[in-house]
Amino acid sequence: MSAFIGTFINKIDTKGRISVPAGFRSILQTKSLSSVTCYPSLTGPCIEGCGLDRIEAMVERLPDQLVPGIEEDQIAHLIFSSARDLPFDTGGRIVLPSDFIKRAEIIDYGAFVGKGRTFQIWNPSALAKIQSDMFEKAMSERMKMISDQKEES
Amino acid sequence: MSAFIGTFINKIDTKGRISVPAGFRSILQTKSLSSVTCYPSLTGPCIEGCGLDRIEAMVERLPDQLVPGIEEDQIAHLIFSSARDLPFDTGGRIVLPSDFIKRAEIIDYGAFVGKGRTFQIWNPSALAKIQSDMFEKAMSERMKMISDQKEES
DNA sequence: TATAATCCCATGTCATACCATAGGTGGTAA
DNA sequence: TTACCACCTATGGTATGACATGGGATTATA
Repeated sequence: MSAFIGTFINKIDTKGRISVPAGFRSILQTKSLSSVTCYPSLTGPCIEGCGLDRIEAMVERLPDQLVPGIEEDQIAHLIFSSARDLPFDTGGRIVLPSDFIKRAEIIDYGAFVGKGRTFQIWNPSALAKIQSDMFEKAMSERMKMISDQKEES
Repeated sequence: MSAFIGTFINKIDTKGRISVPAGFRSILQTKSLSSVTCYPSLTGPCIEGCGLDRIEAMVERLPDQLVPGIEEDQIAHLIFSSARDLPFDTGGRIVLPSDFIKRAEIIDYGAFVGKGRTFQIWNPSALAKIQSDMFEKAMSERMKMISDQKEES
């Protein structure tokens, strides 16, 4: 198994085309996939991406995906109905549907963000913002842990 | 199992290339890996390094769900988005991404520091500083322990 | 027929795969 | 002991190719 890792910023042209990072592409190609399956994220202003195989696996495992307070089939419906399978062109690009672009507030560059089993596509500046927020949060939690340790001793 | 131990200082050329110490390389090669997986450290100005197997193990540990929890999502983001898989060239070098070099404040030499299961790459002078700080701290704590023991008797 | 979507080809830049060299290390034989 | 040789590691340079990106042609659609 190999994972989606790293962040790569590519340009979106006037037709909505964007190159999928070569590394991401080769992961999908080793699974004999020649497309990316995308859907608008439910957790932030970005586009979720993965292989079609993952979507199919999700369908099978659906009963396990209970989220407190929300009907599982509502979430499933939201995701499966909005998901699109986007084939690579000969240059390894996909065409992002315009409604996906709007939802993610992407202008002329898209940032592919590896997240292990999946990846996301962000507006680069929106990504930079949430990343610095996360980083600071991680750092402050770390500082808290250190000071807690001192108090113990 | 063999561990990453020792410190080795190698040169970084204008392309960002640096030789991975032969010993570190052979550890990875016994696992059939021909690359190093790196990411900026969350604990200091350095680059973390390990085998891709370690990253993939982290992926396996995280649950795969349609809508991830906030906690898991942030972990995935912090680790996977910044990680890069860097393949060896025929001479056993890797190319360090420029943003990694900046974050670790590395200029023209990198110090590989073995840390057992993983290793780090430091600016040699920054490494020397934190190492002497650590040493002094360990020594002063030891002196404190000794004087505490005397008071007891 | 006009407009949009998809496919195919073309190009420039940059990364990397490969080759070459130099310095260090250990081993062997004179 | 010393001189020589073989090997390994680190490092420098070069050239090929891959990748990202742009544009045009062809097909579908309204």
